[in-house]
Formats: sequence, structure tokens, C-alpha cells
Amino acid sequence: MTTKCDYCTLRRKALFDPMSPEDVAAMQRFKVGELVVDAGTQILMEGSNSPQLYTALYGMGLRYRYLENGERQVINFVFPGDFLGLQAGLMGEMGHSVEATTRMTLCVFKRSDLWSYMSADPQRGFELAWLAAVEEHFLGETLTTVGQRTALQSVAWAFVKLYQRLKASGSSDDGVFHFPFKQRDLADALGLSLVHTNKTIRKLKERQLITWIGDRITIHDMPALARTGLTTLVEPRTRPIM
Amino acid sequence: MTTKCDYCTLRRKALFDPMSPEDVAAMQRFKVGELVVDAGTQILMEGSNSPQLYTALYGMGLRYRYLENGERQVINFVFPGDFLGLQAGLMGEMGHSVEATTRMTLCVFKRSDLWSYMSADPQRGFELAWLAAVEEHFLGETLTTVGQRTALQSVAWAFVKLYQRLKASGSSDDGVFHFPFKQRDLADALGLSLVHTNKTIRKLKERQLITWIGDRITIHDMPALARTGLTTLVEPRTRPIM
DNA sequence: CGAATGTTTGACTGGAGTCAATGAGGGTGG
DNA sequence: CCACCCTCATTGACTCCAGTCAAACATTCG
Repeated sequence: MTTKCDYCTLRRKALFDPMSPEDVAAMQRFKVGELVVDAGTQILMEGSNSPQLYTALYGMGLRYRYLENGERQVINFVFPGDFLGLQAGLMGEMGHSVEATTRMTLCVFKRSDLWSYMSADPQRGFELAWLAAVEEHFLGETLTTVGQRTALQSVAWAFVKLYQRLKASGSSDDGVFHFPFKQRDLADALGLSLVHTNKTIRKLKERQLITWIGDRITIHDMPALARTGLTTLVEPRTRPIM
Repeated sequence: MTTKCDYCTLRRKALFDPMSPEDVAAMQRFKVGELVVDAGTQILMEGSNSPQLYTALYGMGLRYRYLENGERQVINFVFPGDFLGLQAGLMGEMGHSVEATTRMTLCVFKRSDLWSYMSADPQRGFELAWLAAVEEHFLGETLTTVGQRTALQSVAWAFVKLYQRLKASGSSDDGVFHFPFKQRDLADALGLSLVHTNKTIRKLKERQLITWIGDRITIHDMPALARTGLTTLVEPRTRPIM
């Protein structure tokens, strides 16, 4: 049995804009089903034009690109509430691939329904553009990190951001969060080598700022970690969810 | 006298989607005027919520962010046809600043009119989201460059991309293009130091791949440059223009 | 128990950063 | 007209952060 948008608890999290019953009903009509994929499954492929669009409901994944020489850049981590396939839906071609890191459940939408969905209410287009703008905003931050922060600053910044995103979407609190990714993934997200990432994490552990055991990360001193990462603690703005 | 959208030659360039007379008329109504700014003028500021939105008509500029320690990351170069202020218009807050590098002429729109403009035709929201998606797409590429390419690959990649963008918007051909930016700007865009950027450019010159004299860049061997930059030559897709 | 995957370390290397000085033009005020 | 200044490009010398290589550990799993 698939989740009814009406009862969906995800969209009620603090990170997301509240929705009117009409909006929920419209979204429900747009939703064609749910997809459950195992860890490791590729969901969208760079350069492709997927006939389906998704919203992550449960589980986590990665957006990434490969360079011709085999180097991988992780563009972003995928968390519940993230919309997948926007570029394909709009431009007709994905700029990156998406794969599931854990088992994931995804709401499925038909790309061909997108037009009628958006035509029904101008608010829809606004929200879709908003989602794209949020992603653009975040990529600008990430680019600044990879381009200008040192390894220590980058890793500290990443932990702060990850915690804030997960906290806002209700998947975490108390400075503890579930992180099913490998050091390799974090390294590829920050443009660092695996070895150097490992040693940098160790430094943060030695300074008693964080603990990372298994898939559980704990932040012990948030202000100090934020300072190390050259960032400030701000509550993320709410955004639409599709 | 301001340019009438009807006679605007910019939107007829190959890079942009053709527009119906009705669309042009709607855009004309949305446009409240033109703004001419001198080189060096700040147009939008990070964190602010500008009451105005712009489309670059003539001239070039930069999108950038500063880190607390004074490091600057150039997010992207601004060329004619680029829409400025999308994040402010949608999310209410810019994620980066924008400044004019040359004297620039900008079409001016009122943020408060955006809603009615988008309500008139669902196509509008689609286009706005499309623009955001294009930017997101490009930022993903840039992130991959900064994160994974070597300095030589990065600089080569940048020249190829710059040429392709300018060619598609009709500002260039024959591998020659106008580039009013400094080496400092390119360095900050690629996350490299000024000195190392300079030495890397020299390498490309020594290999007879490019020439950079004053504000004029010439690419002598496009295929070789693209190979050096680990990229392939593809015609950019057309996109909407506002 | 071996095989596979991921983490951790140490030793060494090298690409890119930093520092500093010199050039090369372009304005400008005397 | 020219000396002075300012900005930007260029170069050399040196440093160091981060990458590479390689091996040891730790866990999980069939």
C-alpha cells in the first residue's frame, strides 16, 4: 500500500512549507505510485531523459558525475523530501546521475503529467522553480567550499550542513544523525582524496568535535565545529515539497 | 530610449528559444525599464532580497560569494541573456552577489510583478524553473571541475565553456571571444591561486592552444583544448530568456 | 576461513600555494 | 612631456597541503 499524500508525515516536517488540502489533493493526483529500490540502485542517469520524476520518501542517496578519467564528483547527498529529475523534466537531460545508497522509497510522477500539473495553478510553477533555486543556492555554497576552504574547513562545514539539513527534515536531533555513506563519498563530495579525508576526520575527532562510528555521526561541539568550518549556524528556510 | 522587446536582437540568438508575439508582448509589459551601470557596480548582494530582477542585455559581470576569511569564489560569469535575481525572486534571498565587470545594460523587472507575470500563463513558471535548472546544471559541471580536474584541465575546460557560451549567444565566433575579466577572476572561479593560474595559462600558450592578449582570447586548436580539459564539444541546448 | 569492502597509518611525492620582485601599460598632475 | 602611481601580468624561489602508494587492520559475509 502506498502512502497517501494526505497522511504523509514527511511534508509536515519543519523544513517544508505547509500545504492546503487542495494542494495535497493535486499532488496526490499527480503521484502515480511508489518505487522501492535496493541500496546501490541507479535511479537516474546523467545525460538521460527519464520519463519519471521522483521525490525521496525514505532512505538516502547520492547525486554524482563522472569525469572521463574516472574521477567522481558527488554533487549532493539525497535526503527525504528531495526532488529527483528536475533537470530531465525541464531541460530534457540530467546533468548528473542519482543512485540509492540505502534502500529507498520514492514517490513516482510521470514526466508527461508535469505540464498539466503545472497548468492547474501558477503556484505550481513557482514551487518547481523554487526547488531548482534551492538546489542552485546549495551548489553555490558547495562550490565555495570546494574552491576556497581547506580540507579541515571543508569537512567541518560538511558535517554542519549535513546535520542542519537532516535536523530540519526531522531525521535528527541533539547533534546526532544517521549517515549511511562512506568516507569515499564524503571525499568525492569535497574534492579531496580518500586518505586525506580520513586524516582530516581524525583531526576533528582528536579535537573532540565529532564522533563517527558506523553510520552514526555525533557532533559534540556545534559552535566550535561551525567556527572550524568558517560557517555560521542558521535555521534553513522552509521550501516547497513535491 | 529603452529597447523594445519586440526589436530586441538578443532573444533571437541561437541560444534562446524562439518566442511568440504574445510572449514578447507579455514580457514587454513585465519590463519596467532599463538600468545602465558602470564597471565595478554591485548589482545584487548576497543575503539581500532585491525588489528588482534583471536580465543582462549588454556587458559582462560576475556572480560571487565571499568566505569569512576573505577568500572569494566566483560562482559564474554573467553574459547577455542571463537572468539575475532568481533566488531573491523565489526564495527571498540571494545566495551570491552580482557585480558588473564592464559597463552593463540590464532589463529591469519588479519582483512584485513576478507573481502576476507567472499567473498569466503556466508556460512562464515552466520557463523560470527552466532557467534555474540550467544554472543548477552548470554549477554541477563547475563543481566537478573545481573538485576533480587538475589546474591545467580546469583552465582548458573554462576556455572551452566560455567560448561555447559566448558563441551560442552570438557574441563570438572563429574561436575568438571578448573576455574583459582578469586572471584573478578566472583564478577565483576555478579555486586556484592567481600565480598558479598565470603559470597554467602560460602552459596553454606554450602548447599553442590559446592566445590571451588584453581582453581578447583566441582558441587555436579547439579539439586539443577540449581534450586537455577532459571535455567534449557539444552545442548547448537552447533555453528560455526573460 | 578466505574474500571483499572499508578504515586507518606511515612514508614519500608533487601539484598548487605563498612570498616577493620585476615588468608592462595606462592614467594623471605638475 | 615626463615622473609617479596604480593595476595587472609575469617569474623565480621556496614551502606545504594534499595526493599517491602501500601495507596493516577491522568487519562482514558466503
